[in-house]
Amino acid sequence: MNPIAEFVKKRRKEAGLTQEEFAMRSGLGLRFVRDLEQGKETVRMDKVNTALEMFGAVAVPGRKDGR
Amino acid sequence: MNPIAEFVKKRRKEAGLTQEEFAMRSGLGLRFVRDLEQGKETVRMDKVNTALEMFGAVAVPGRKDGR
DNA sequence: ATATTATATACCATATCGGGTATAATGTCA
DNA sequence: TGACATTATACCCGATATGGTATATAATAT
Repeated sequence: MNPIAEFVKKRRKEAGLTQEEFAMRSGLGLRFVRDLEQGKETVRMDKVNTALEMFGAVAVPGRKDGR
Repeated sequence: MNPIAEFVKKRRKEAGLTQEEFAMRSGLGLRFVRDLEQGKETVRMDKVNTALEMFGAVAVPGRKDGR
């Protein structure tokens, strides 16, 4: 699983939201939220950032191992 | 400019590569490389990661301010 | 200023993402 | 076990990103 997918899934659950609720609140489509959390590689960056911004984050370059 | 665009541009120049050379080596299209470095938001994450991986990086969730 | 190289912008074609919906699979709890 | 909620997978279709190419602009050097 990629770091962004894990991050979103983890944070969403911590917030006590279902994928559907999260999709609603973020303005993203449910299908996209599912794809994202599933680790789909070909998602669009702007949508990814919309999701991340729900938790005050954005996509940045980082080391593969996350260190 | 977004952090990923800046990162790629900076690293590419440090490596002494033109956009064209970088596109060749990474297998990405020249047009994509240009769009990415220009900060286009709607690029695809898989391509973004292909570019980042040229420098041993991947997209990860990070704070907006980069701290 | 001119020549050369690098980067930016525009157009067209094809591939594919995203939304919506339906269905299947998985998880959770009494 | 069954009932319910949540998540995963599949389909269609409209919108758009990507690649290729050509052209314009910018930067660099002589």
